[in-house]
Order: sequence, then structure tokens, then C-alpha cells
Amino acid sequence: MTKSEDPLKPEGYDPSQFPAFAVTVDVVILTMADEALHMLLVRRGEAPFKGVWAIPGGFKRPNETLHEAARRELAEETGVDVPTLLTQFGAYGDPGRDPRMNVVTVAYLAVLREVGAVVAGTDAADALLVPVADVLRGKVDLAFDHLQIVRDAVDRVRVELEVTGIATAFVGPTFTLAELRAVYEATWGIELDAANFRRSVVAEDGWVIPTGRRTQPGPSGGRPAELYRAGRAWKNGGPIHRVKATERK
Amino acid sequence: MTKSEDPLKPEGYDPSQFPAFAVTVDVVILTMADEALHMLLVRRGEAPFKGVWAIPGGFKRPNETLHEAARRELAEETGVDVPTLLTQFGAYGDPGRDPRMNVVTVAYLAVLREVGAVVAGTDAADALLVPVADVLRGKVDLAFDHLQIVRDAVDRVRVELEVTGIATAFVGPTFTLAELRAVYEATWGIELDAANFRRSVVAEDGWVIPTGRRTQPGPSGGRPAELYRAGRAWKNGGPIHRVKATERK
DNA sequence: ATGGTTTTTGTCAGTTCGACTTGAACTGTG
DNA sequence: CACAGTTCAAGTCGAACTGACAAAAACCAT
Repeated sequence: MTKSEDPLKPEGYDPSQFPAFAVTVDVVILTMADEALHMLLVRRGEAPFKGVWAIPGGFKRPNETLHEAARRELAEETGVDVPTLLTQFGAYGDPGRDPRMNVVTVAYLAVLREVGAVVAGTDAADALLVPVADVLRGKVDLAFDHLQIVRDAVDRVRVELEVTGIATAFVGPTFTLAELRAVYEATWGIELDAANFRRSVVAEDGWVIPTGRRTQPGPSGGRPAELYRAGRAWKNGGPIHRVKATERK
Repeated sequence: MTKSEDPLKPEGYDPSQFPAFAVTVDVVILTMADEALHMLLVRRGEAPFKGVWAIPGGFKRPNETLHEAARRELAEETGVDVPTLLTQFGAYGDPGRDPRMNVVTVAYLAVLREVGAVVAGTDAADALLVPVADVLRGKVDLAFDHLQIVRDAVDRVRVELEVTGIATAFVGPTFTLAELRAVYEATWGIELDAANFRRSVVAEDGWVIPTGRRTQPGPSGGRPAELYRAGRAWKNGGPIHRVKATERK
């Protein structure tokens, strides 16, 4: 149709004539801690936003894919090389989002089971594991448009939890059903009945597999829980479906 | 743009320069035609892939957002300025996906009700409305990695159909329940019982609103169908949920 | 041993779902 | 105008699922 009068010349093009962008990859790293959803922030060492908390990220290199770039950034920041989950969820390119140049960033969502040890190993002043709720409530100032990126990441993980089986990505290689349930409860901000949760989870054939072993109960006692491991692929999207704010008495 | 300035400084990376990328926006335009999901393709006029079918798209400009760029490309290609739905669903940046330079593209999904008239107005040789199934089956060669982009778009629209209310984006301002049902059936490739579909849809309060009017039946007769219009927001994701390949006898 | 805690199993009524049937409203034909 | 064919609307029914709750099992601390 009107592909001819574009001032930026779509016909017969010459790379040098096109607006140059920097492309970065940012990674929202999520994990469970203290029964709540946490995320990893790093303090920026350079302008702009020097000293401000931000999502880990960096420039994409020409000879790597976006996914590889995200994995590299994740490894550089946490030392973790095989995340249990790494999903692209958005691209951000508003003009002026970086005050100095045109930057388009591709955002990834990483889910890890243990970030605590990683953070401890880093210079504590430069890395922070913070509750996602605090970030969403604006208790932590973030650089660039990273607050919006975090919002989108959380939205995404909430639906991902329902339509895929990523809940097991939050927990260890073996886990109890209470741990798994805590993932749903923390992410969706609701309470789930333990008995009904168990029934739904074990009903989905092959979604979790009992190992036969049991945990030793915590200091407060209680019956030892069975240990499960993640089963094969979730066929039709995992057994647990969200419900609108179930109020229990 | 100002390549000489000191950019961000990621670990292990030369801060004196950042790699320059071209950023494009590609739009997968979906619509219903002949009871099947169709998409719009345009023939490339320039190398590379000159003469090959491709998804409409073009370069992002520095002073527009990604969403604005997508809307502009859509308008340039179809004349439609207010799509019923325009959603970003992926970014693609594999090295070598464009043989000439480093290009990262951000992909959008647009849902329109009527593309037929638009295509007719265009030079017929340069625009094509083709069944999505044909593209997925490889019956149409696409430029670049556009086949993968289309696959992802279809995956996305299938999920979106279940968790949001976008089904109404495919139909006109008023519609019959049979039309709405056809959207689900075509997108998911399944058959839905008309009676049960109606029950689910009208049960979801305020999701569709009866207008009181009716259609005049087609040439084959039949009871006239009630006309509905799209209601307000779908609260918990629309009433219709996918089921695994229901076999009817 | 006893009470407190957590997990596991069981029960039960209400709701939803899929399949099917019946009735309503219209077209076209002879 | 009777009648067969078609499409939409509404009802029925049993199976499956859901949410709420109760009870038993297995552990801890004192």
C-alpha cells in the first residue's frame, strides 16, 4: 500500500540509513523466600541512575541469540547457569526510556529455587533480594522503566502458573505438596485448601511423582510430609486453576 | 544514536561502544474468513527475499513507541487505524535472521474483523489473505524467520482466547452466538456443542449483552438468531475453556 | 501420656459439564 | 398451505468436579 513514501526509505534500503538502537536484555529473577515471592535487584554502578536499584541486564551481542544473552546475563549476575525456567515476556522501547540513547530492551523472566546463597556470595551492597510486593508497592525505587517491567513480569508469572506447570520451577528437585501449594498462594495472593490442593495435584496423572521418602517435620512437629519430584510435561496446563479471592473463615 | 558517548557498562564488555541494531516491528494480522482463521501476507518488494511472502512490518522510529510503530505499520498496510486488538507477543533477534545486518524484531498480533475489503483495495499481487493452517503446514514460503513468528502468534492467540475475552475482537459489533462459537472452533480446531456453548456464555454475567434484535436467517432457513454485543470486561478470563480434542459421534 | 501441629484421607452436598433431546422459528418446494 | 429441511433456543440427566469440612495419622515438646 503506502510503502513508498516512508521518509525513512523502505525501498532499496541501506543499513547505514536506519536508526540505530542499542538492544539490551533484562532479566527479572524470581524466587520464593519466607513464604513470599522475592526478586533480585542489583545496584547500578554507572550513570544514568548510578546507585539506583535495577533489574540485572546488559547489551545483547551480535553473535548471540536473545535467549543466550539472557542466560549469559543471568549467569554473570547469579552464577546460576541452568535456570529452571527462562521465559521472554516483553519488549520495551519507549523513546526516552534511556536518557542518552535509543535502547530497546527485551525482558526475560527467570525462576530459580535458591538465590539466597548467590546473593550472599556477591557484594552485599550491590545485590538485594527483596519481596516483590515491596517493589510493586513502590517501596523500592527502580531505574528506567523497570517498575513497569516488574509489573508485567508478575502478571506473566501469574498466568503462566495457571496455564503451564512452572510451579515446580520454584521448588527444589524434591518437594512437599505444602511447599508447592505455597508457591501458588504466594503468587496469587490467595489461600488454597490443603486437602483439595492435594486431590487436584495427584489427580493430574504424572504431574508430580511420589518418591516414597518423607521429610522430617519442623520444630513445631506435625506429620512428616511425603516428598515428590516434578513429573513429566503438564498436558493441559497444570491441575490448579485460579479462583477469584476465595474467602475462608 | 550518539555512539561516541560512554554507554552503560556491563561486566566483561568493552564500554567504549555498544553494538548497533536495527529494530523492526512485524505484525501478524489475523481475521476470520470462511469459518477459518486467516492471516494477511505481503509480498516483499526488495532484497533480501524479494518477491517472497512476509508478515507486514517495518523499522521502528526513534521517536515512537513500539506499540505506535506496530499501529503505524498496521495502518500503512491495511488502512485500519483502530484494530480491535493489538498485542505484543515476542521479540526475535537470532544472529543471521537478516542476512545483511543485525535486526531485532518485535512481533505484534492484530485481530481484525474484516480484512477482505482491505485486501481487495490493495494491489492484489502484493497482498494475500491466506488460511493460517496453510502457512503452518508449510504451503506458503515465508521470508526470514516469519514462519516461527506465525507459529508463536497462533500459540499466543489460542491461549489469549482462553484467558481473556478476545473472541469478540474477531466478530462485528453485533454478532450471533454461532459466530462467536465459530471463532473458538476455528482457533482451537475443535467442535463445541452449540447448546452448552450458549449456556456457558450467557452464564458469565455481562460478558455478552443481548440487543433484542435478531438476524434474518440465511438462504437455508433456520430459526433467526439473537444478536448480542460485547459486554464489559471479562472478569476471570472468559467463560469458554479449552478441552482436549472432544470426540463427538 | 498429653496437647499442639502438620499432613493425609475421607465425606458430602452443591455445582458444573458433556451429551443428548425437545421445541421454536424460519426457508424453500411442490 | 402442508411438509421436509435447517438453524437456534431451551430442557434433561447422569457423571465428574469443587469447595468446605471432618477425622485420622504421624510427628514434636513438655
